Amino acid sequence: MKAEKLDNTYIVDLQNYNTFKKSIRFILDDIVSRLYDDNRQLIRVKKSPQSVENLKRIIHAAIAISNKKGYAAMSMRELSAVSSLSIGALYAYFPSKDELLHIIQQYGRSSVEKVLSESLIYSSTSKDKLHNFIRAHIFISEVLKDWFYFSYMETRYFTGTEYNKTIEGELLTESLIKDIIENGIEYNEFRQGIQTSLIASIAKAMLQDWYLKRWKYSKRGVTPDEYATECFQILYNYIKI
Amino acid sequence: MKAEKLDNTYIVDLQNYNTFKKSIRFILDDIVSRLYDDNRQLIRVKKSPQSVENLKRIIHAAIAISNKKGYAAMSMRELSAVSSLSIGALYAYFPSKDELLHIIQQYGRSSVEKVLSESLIYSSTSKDKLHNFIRAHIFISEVLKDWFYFSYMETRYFTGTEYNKTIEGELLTESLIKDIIENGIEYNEFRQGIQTSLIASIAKAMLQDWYLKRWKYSKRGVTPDEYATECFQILYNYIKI
DNA sequence: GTCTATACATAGATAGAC
DNA sequence: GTCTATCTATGTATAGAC
Repeated sequence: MKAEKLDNTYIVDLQNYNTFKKSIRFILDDIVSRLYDDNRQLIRVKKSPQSVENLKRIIHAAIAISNKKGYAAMSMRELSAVSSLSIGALYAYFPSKDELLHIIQQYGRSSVEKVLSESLIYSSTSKDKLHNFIRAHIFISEVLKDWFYFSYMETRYFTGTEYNKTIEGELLTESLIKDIIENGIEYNEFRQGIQTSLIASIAKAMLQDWYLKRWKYSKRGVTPDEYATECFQILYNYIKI
Repeated sequence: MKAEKLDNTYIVDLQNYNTFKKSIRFILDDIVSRLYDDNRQLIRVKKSPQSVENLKRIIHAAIAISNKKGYAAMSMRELSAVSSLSIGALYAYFPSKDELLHIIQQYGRSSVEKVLSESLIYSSTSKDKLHNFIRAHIFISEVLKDWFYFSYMETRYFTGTEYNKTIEGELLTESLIKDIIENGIEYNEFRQGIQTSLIASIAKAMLQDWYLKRWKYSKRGVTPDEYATECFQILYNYIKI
């Protein structure tokens, strides 16, 4: 199954990581373009292929620098150097460093929402649903590993709405896993007596370790497909009848 | 078993979290005192009950502030206010902000080493060893939750030796778990065909979630004993014969 | 041993030339 | 639309009084 346009929206392919990676590229470009539209009242430069490209470069440069030294410690001088735009030009794409953060978070959140919600649609059994959801999470966090790491590490500095939205996202992922397991119990696919909250929480910890310790898994040559399967097996082994 | 003095060194009690908490208090005081001695060439104030107490207050204040806004963003003015010592006085306890970081890391590392190494001594079977190790880790990370969180979140900003030591500590914990499992396989206590590296890695992710998501488990009323048992059960269920 | 006042560097953001 | 030069605030660290 290749990425195909359906009802004016792309669908993601979860067969294996390579097919996923191909199917997601168009979706991500689409998301940056929409990001530009959603923030047109903040961006002084008018939309063009060039300026959308610039915004993308700014976002990725900001994430890369922040992952080394933290967002607070990233100076505009450095962002200017890495993104190849002057400080003055940068401020034409966002009004303040705080607003740039919002744009970065919107970019990641939209992408993740899209993939995770689609992962739940096409499975029939709870076993499949769980496996697909785990795969979807590992795969999108592999493609967007820099953003996932960024968001995880910077959340504690966020304030107000931005903080709440990130925590909401965290808890949503967890409750989606919990729902899959509770549905499975209800339909006699999984055993009784499971502490569903705790298992969902631990499942999420496994998913997060993938992008938090990227260097480790990369060094050991573990593939996204292997890691997803192993996580699924450990969990399934514990909850199966 | 209460904390008792043996060969001039305390031993830790892993029966349950409450007994552990009592047995660890003296050990931690001991460690701060030794920390003072080990850094006497950096500390201009001469050792006294008062100055050791001040050092302890500085360390805990620095960790508390950093956990809210990050170590880099913590100003000396703020550390001065929270620790109730003037900026000038602070610099009598450490020569620079960088050196203070080393002192904080030494404090945590010594404590963790002490507890984890002792946890391995008094068990006979691999099953017990695994359960004891998990308990030890959850218990010490509960007592020192602020330091664990601090160390985890700040590691990426560390440089040189400090960075290497922290990563070494990470990998040591993981390889201790791996060793326990591999020993269990060798003595036919656990089944064949386990990917020991991956399981050890996932086990560690579970242990870390306890202090990384402290607010969540606290809000849900999960006790350290419960969490330790659940982690052990999930793992044991997967590796048992 | 601890204090206050200050030196010096670097941050985010803006003004005005082109 | 993008540049360079500069304003103002805040950071770490130190000097010298007590």
